[in-house]
Amino acid sequence: MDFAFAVEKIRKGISNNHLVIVFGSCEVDYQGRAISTLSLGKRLVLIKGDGSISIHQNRLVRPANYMVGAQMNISFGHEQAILSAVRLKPKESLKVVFHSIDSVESMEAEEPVDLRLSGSEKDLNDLLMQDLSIVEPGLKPIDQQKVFRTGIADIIAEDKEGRLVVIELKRREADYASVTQLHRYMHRAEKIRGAKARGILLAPSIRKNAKELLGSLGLEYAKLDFELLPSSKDKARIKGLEKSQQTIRV
Amino acid sequence: MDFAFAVEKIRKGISNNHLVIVFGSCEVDYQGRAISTLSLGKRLVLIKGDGSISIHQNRLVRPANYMVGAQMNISFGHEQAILSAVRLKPKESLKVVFHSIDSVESMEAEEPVDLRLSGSEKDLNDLLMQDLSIVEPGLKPIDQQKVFRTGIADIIAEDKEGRLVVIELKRREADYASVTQLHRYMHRAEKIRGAKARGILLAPSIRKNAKELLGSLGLEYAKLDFELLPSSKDKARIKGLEKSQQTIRV
DNA sequence: GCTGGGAGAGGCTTA
DNA sequence: TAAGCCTTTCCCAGC
Repeated sequence: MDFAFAVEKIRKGISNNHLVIVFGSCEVDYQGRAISTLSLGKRLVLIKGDGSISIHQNRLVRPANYMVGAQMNISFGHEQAILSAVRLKPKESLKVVFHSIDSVESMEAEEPVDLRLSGSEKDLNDLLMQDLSIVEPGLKPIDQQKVFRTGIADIIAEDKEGRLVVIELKRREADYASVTQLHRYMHRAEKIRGAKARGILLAPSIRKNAKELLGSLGLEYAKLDFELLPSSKDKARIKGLEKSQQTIRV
Repeated sequence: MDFAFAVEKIRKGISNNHLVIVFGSCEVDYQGRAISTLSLGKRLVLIKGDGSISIHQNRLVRPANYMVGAQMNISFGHEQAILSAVRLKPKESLKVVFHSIDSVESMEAEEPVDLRLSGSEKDLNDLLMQDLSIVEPGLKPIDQQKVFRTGIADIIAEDKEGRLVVIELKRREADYASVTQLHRYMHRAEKIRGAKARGILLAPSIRKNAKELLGSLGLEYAKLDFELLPSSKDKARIKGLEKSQQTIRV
């Protein structure tokens, strides 16, 4: 494909905020948060209307190189065409040197952003807030996404003995980070209230080591069994909750 | 574009492990780790030779929908063509219903995987292991990527007083997780050695709250100043290291 | 296969 | 803008 023609098409596509797809032989250099080079090879370059660019190889979902919020520019000579993308904050630059361009497609692809998703943590959170007795009889909701100085607790509640309960919710297996998160919030809640609080981690499963840590910190874990529902009023359903034996806080 | 022709081209591309690019009007349904639906709109579908598929809109680097390691299948009728991708573990399925197909490109894009990257955490780790005196005079390397029961410590060293030093290295701003990681390893090292150990967090910067936590856990922080070098023998250079005042462990 | 953790993480939400 | 954190995180290396 002729560089002059290809470059003109790409340039027009970019200025119209089109979705521009370029397939060709290129080298790629990136400098910014790291430095990387990709030697000559056939690749797909995707330029989007919001200033994001990604270079894809024929493997993996993630691009080999990419950039968001970039200012794009393309020029060419006899031997090559150069697409450069720059960004100021953080300072980054991406240079795609095309040795040949096989095809260019530029298309208008405006559309409403309307991915409907069920099964996010937020969905589960909303469900639980409707009825916390699933977690424990007599548990009353006080707050959700409660902002502490040390982070944001998913759910704050009060148990039937009047103790403050901090709940951390995970839609997938809980790990070390989940446990330390919860611990931070519980610690903070105790400091504010000036009284012992409880911390409960709710997740479909938890890693063995993380559970050990959780126990040693005096936190509780309950297995959360849920199913996803196709986008309707309720996006998920909590099927049940199985508490592991009470851990005693030391 | 005629469905029969388009579908045949896609089918052939998939079976040849080509990089297949389809642009068209489609709806997308995903069921697996979540459930999502994307209503009718113009999108780009990328099918790769390793069984990954992604559906891109004209914004963001990340795809609206995607799947890796999928088995792909495509069929068509009068009104629509359906591309379905399935995966067994975890059980996932992705269905792309095309109402129209504007273009299909299928290209061979085999190439060596050769992204050369400078400035990864590993690069910095290697550099530090060459000369730990940058961190502190008399500091001697003992091990790197040391596997503990509770995780993997970046660097283990011994200071001039013979105390064990656990070092956690971050290539970017350190946060809560960085601190708790280091704390876990230090705690573990002490348990194994039966003696007090030190923990040093090395990072270009650290969040205010994370630094507070670090201090309260008796850990140390040192600001790591480094620059990236274009792929050469050395991939980075450590320009300096600035220790914050010693924190006293309580 | 599971586990731990890095990533140029991206991207969203709230303060 | 910064901080915090969720993500269908993806992806890789070790065991």
